[in-house]
Amino acid sequence: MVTIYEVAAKAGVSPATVSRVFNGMPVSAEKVDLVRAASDELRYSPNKTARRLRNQTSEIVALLIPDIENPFFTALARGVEDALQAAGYSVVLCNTDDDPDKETHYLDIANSENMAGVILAPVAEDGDIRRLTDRGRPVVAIDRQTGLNIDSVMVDNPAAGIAATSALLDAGYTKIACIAGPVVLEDTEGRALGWRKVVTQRTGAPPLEAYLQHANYRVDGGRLAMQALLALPEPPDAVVSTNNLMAVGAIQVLSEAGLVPPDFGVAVVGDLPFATLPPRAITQVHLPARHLGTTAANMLLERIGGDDQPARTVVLRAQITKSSTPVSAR
Amino acid sequence: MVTIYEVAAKAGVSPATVSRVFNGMPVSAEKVDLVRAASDELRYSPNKTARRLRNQTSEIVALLIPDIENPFFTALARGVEDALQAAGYSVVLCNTDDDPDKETHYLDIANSENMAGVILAPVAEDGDIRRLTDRGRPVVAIDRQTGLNIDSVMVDNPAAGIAATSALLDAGYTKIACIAGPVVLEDTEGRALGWRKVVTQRTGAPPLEAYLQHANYRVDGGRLAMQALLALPEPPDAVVSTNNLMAVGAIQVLSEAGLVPPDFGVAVVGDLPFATLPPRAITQVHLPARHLGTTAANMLLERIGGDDQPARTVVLRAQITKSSTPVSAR
DNA sequence: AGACCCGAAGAAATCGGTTTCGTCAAGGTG
DNA sequence: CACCTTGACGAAACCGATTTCTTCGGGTCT
Repeated sequence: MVTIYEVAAKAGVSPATVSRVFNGMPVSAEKVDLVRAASDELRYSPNKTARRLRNQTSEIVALLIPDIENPFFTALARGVEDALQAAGYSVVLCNTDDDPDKETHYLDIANSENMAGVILAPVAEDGDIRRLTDRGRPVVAIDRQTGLNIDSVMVDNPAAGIAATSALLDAGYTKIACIAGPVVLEDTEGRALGWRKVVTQRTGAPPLEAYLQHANYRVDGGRLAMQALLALPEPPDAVVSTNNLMAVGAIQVLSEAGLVPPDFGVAVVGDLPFATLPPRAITQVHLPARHLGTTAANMLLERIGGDDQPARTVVLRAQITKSSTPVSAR
Repeated sequence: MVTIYEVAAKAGVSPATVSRVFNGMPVSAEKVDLVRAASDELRYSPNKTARRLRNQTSEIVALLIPDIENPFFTALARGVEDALQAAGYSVVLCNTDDDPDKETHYLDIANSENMAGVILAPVAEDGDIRRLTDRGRPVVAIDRQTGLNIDSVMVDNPAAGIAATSALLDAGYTKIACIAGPVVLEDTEGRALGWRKVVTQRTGAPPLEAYLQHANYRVDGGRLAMQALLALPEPPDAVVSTNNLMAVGAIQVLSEAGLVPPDFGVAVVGDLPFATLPPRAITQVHLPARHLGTTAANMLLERIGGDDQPARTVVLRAQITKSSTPVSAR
């Protein structure tokens, strides 16, 4: 590992001068040439660890998401990465698995690694985010709220739930169920709230309690929930899934039962990026996953740049594709 | 940021002793208690950057993959992460986008960040991997070969291609096309080679040249390739896709054309984790993505531990699900 | 010409751990 | 009792960059 001292020796200058050359501080043209020549010859590249120790910061940002195998979060991650990459930062991706302990663990790492900032989809209400913010490290919450007063980027969840449910009602379905996430997580609650509200308003009565199923956010959760719905004495004729993977599970169960959409109405809050069904069979309320990521990244960059205006919350709207075939047309 | 000096002062010992306590070196029980008490009270956590500068290494491993939005690589990443996490290491995920420049960039970062090792699906034949290995940093190749003499974990690609193609022939399809990846990448070539070999052997004649389509590895590539195949004067009645995402694109085009599998035979090397079709409609040759990851991670850990036996290549077999409905049964 | 100022550049301190080296006391041996 | 070994532990060097402090040379102003 070639150090700044070796470059300095070869160029016949002091290490300080070499450092100045690399950081754009004023150095005479003559010495700049000497240093450049020496460092090229030795293939010098600065040791980031040493620089970080001295500067107390690095060009690395941590991104904490619950599940890297969920396409929603990978799209979001791409957005974050693209924006930060362009600004010269690197991104470290961390899976929290919706586990508060893992979240704490990674926040500790971000702290002790002197990372420039953190973007996270919070699990715990008030994790150990304070540890970061107390040291002046910016933190941006994404997709989910925290109890803290920090920047955040959200989706308008009730509106998304309303849009998904309305589309099914418009298409002529009458008995609309909902597969929502774990009770503890608030974002899916917002979507389920939208569902309940629309059903109540437009049918004149609140939905059956059994029509609201709680599941984990994964494919198997969707499967179990859909099976439970189909086993009801009065099964629904359509379902709203509050996330993408649960919808996949639900559709799998429906296909296996011979109820291929649109014979059974399906609307999903989120995208099915690898869906192999004809696109018009299912109503998707597209979530701006990538945009969520770029927005959060840019907010973080502003904070890293020293911006200290009061905390902001940006709410992005989901965009509906109204494509369910109306019942009458079947 | 509370440092080791503050802890030492509070405990009434030297910084060296505090360090020894945290690293399990022999220290009298009495002082251990003092140090523990002091560090708990101050909520001390060691500064990893300083430690890394001194030790010239860190508990961080870089994982370079082409595309984080491809479920194959996310599953692989989970495997890597699970294995390394258990050993106390953290994983940094990097997207190369199959771009040699990005690969080089991230390898440089791994180098200047003093990371403990690198696992990568190589893009370039000989990237700048040498820079790492020359410094004694272990590197493990995954899914794709390099020209270098380093540990690697591969899939038996020709066998996977053979299995996929054979399953379609067994099911009664006769005109079998193949959608392969970009010409430059060797793994998909292995799979396409398997396809060509089986078709030639079992039909007595090599496949039409036009039945081999090259595409990028993504959904849109699969779409374009499938469209080209359907537009042929003599279109095929089945297709082998050498990766998962291209298969999704192909199936989408088929559905749109009214040719839902198994009316048109589809076999894919790889998994369709979020498929919404009935599972038996498509032949999947399952790739052990996660296992690939854990295997690579464990090999890397051995190398980090100082193992210096000659470079190994582990070849994992794909596992076929024979599930295409025979033509006769339709 | 002398006082003053400014920019360039070297010496040295600094970031926060780890580790070598040296000291000192306790315990064991001849 | 003198000598040697052993183990705990503090002082200080060290990792490699950045930055403050200081010095020095060459203008400019009066």
